[in-house]
Amino acid sequence: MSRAAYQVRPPITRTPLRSEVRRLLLGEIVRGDLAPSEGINEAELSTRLGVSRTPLREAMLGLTQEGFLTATPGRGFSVRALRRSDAEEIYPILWTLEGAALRASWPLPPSRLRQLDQANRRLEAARADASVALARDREWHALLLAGCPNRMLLSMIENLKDHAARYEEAFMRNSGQVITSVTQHREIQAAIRRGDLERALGLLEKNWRVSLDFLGPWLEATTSP
Amino acid sequence: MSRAAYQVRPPITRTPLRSEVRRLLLGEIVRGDLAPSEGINEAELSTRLGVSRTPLREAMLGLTQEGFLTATPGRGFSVRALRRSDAEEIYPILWTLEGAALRASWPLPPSRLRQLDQANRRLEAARADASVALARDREWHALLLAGCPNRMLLSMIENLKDHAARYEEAFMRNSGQVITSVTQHREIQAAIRRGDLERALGLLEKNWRVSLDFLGPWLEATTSP
DNA sequence: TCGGGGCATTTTGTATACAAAATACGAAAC
DNA sequence: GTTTCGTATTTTGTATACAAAATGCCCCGA
Repeated sequence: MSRAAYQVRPPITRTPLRSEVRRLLLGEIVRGDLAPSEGINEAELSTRLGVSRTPLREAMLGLTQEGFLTATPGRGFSVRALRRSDAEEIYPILWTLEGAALRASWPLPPSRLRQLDQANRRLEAARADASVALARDREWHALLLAGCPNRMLLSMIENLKDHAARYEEAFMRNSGQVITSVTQHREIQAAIRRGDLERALGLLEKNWRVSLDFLGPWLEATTSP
Repeated sequence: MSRAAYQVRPPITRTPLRSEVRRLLLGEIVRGDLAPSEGINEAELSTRLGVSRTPLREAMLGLTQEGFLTATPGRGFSVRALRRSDAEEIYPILWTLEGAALRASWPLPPSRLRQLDQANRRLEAARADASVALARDREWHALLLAGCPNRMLLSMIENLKDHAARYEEAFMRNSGQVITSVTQHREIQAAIRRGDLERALGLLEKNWRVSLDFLGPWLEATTSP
């Protein structure tokens, strides 16, 4: 048989344990199930997850590199605390990169505008449940950048959005408030429809800045720096 | 003794093996000593480095996450090939983020301008040796962003510069050409001195774009996509 | 009552062990 | 001569073992 037929795609997907563990842990961190309280006990967590310490540590080292955990030599890992100073670093990077990605996606095809509008309606419908709303909001943003050819840029943005999601999830859970972006999304869509990239970029930045403006005072009040 | 006295700083720095291994490997990758040819043999490399496979794998997983290595499940690690398509993703992110960092450092203190000028003279003096020139160039850029308060942004930029350094190191070694930025740095300094941020940002982007314009055709000629 | 020092225990960081999958190799079939 | 199948070997992914460091605890002394 010709070699090319095999090169198409590895038929079965072998998923390393570390990836699964990573997914689980990141979910727990973002949802706040794994709190920044005390240090993580590796033996305990590994038995809870049903794996050995090796893939667990691999996953945690990865999450440390991405800033979700902190590692102190000799003292192990702990969930990174939510800090106003960190949020004030994350969000500007996020709007800068998302702006760059939108620029790289320009001009958006008309079909994309229809998809965005649909996604925004789904977001509007989900306003009641904060977690669902967050997921829908994220879908809208993903759609916005769907045409961006820069894969590395997109993956960096996804990572930053995981951070943002952690902050917003905690804020909504803790304060009961829901940050809603439906109107802002509409404005952004309108700017895109008019072909006004610069205006869309400004509104996009503003959209993130609103979230940060909610977070700042709340973080100031509840946590350390 | 009061607890506060200890909290100042852990007096001795405990460095995990994985960090040391990471440093060594990254150096070898950037300098091209570890080529993208074939897969990496863990047992072999671990004995060469004098550590066990555990910290070696930890280091390699980290470098994989950063994009310096690729990991294929069941088949281990290999140095990521130099690709034009990758360079065309990396550089735009780099100039976008460095621009954002410069904006966040604005306005630069007059002392910074003097330091930049000195650094640029050191770069000019080192034009002969490509590797030294690259290091000096990097020092100039680091100085440019020295006032940026966004630590996460700076660390992302450093990571991207490691990637850029790998590409430029390979280009210079392979083609014999040296990409020189002395004149462009002077122009950027002049714009800063005039207080013209937007002009400085444009020149900064152009500075990186020149490197990419050297790399593109060379990568097209020598490697795969 | 509070603080300090020494010992027991826990926990981490690294090394090693082991099973399963991937690769290499060779013989047999065509 | 080429290809295909089966087996031996290597290599990876994960589990476990072990040493050193960190933590907790208890007793003692002030």
